[in-house]
Amino acid sequence: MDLEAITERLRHEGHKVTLQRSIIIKLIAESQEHLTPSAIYKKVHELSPDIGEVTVYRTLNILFELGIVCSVHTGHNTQSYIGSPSEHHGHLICQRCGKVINFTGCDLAKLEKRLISETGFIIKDHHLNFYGDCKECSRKPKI
Amino acid sequence: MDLEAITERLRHEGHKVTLQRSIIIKLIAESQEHLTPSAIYKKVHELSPDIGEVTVYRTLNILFELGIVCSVHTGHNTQSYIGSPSEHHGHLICQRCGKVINFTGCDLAKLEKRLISETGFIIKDHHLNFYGDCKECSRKPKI
DNA sequence: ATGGTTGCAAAGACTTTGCAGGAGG
DNA sequence: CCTCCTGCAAAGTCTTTGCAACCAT
Repeated sequence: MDLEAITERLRHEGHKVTLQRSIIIKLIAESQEHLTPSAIYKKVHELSPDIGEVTVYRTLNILFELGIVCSVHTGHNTQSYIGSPSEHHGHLICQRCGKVINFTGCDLAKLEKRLISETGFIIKDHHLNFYGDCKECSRKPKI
Repeated sequence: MDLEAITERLRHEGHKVTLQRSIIIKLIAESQEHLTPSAIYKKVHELSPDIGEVTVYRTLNILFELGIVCSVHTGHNTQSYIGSPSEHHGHLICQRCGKVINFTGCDLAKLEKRLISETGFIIKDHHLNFYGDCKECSRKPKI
């Protein structure tokens, strides 16, 4: 989703498109990795020192509710956000350093079919997260 | 892993097996669901009011480092813990009424194998949620 | 105009740390 | 006995909320 579409979406849902929101959205849209709220704040604050951290949180909550960003809990008591990519993806999360790797191509069609016939659910979406130790962390000795 | 093995493991790693730890470990081992630290504290506190919440956190950190429990972020801003080698299960979550149905038998072995070879991750756990409308809700008219 | 937004400060929620007394091996 | 453990209180993070001024529409 490009910037135009996102801002249009915001307006359509009754939210105002402020300068602060534009800056935050641009940053997320142009970034390929998961960012924590405080990481977003730091970058945004460099570009425009008047933006407060509270505004970052509030903007992220709105974007999340609209499905414009997706959130992932990484194991360090914080969430990370990334712009929702067109292709559906899952996450590989390192429980030791909090790094998140995206992957695509999780073929759940068979399982989905089984669950639909067993439960009568209409399945619209799924979240698949794997947890473990990343390559680098698994080399380090356990604390 | 049974209680005996866990306490033996603790001792072997240089940790002491205190009454408090035994109670916490027993609770987790006997529970099939993911529990938040505060949920564990509440239950443990009923059994033995002298145990403090701090001890729950400290015990969970030790158990996690030893791989005796897995941590997963389920809810909002909190971790949940569950005994490690439990059967993996996923959730079917109705976005309209909030009902949750558990399921087992998500065969992700192939995908897991692919991810391990591609990323070098040591995968310890996964969390799979499907979102949609349950049978009952899908019959009702949309709001 | 007017109703959502912003930044600040403060509160709230969750988790960790410092310390003195206490229990396990 | 020595060391690690506990509970309390306090501090540390991360996130949300109340409020008066502000700005997009």
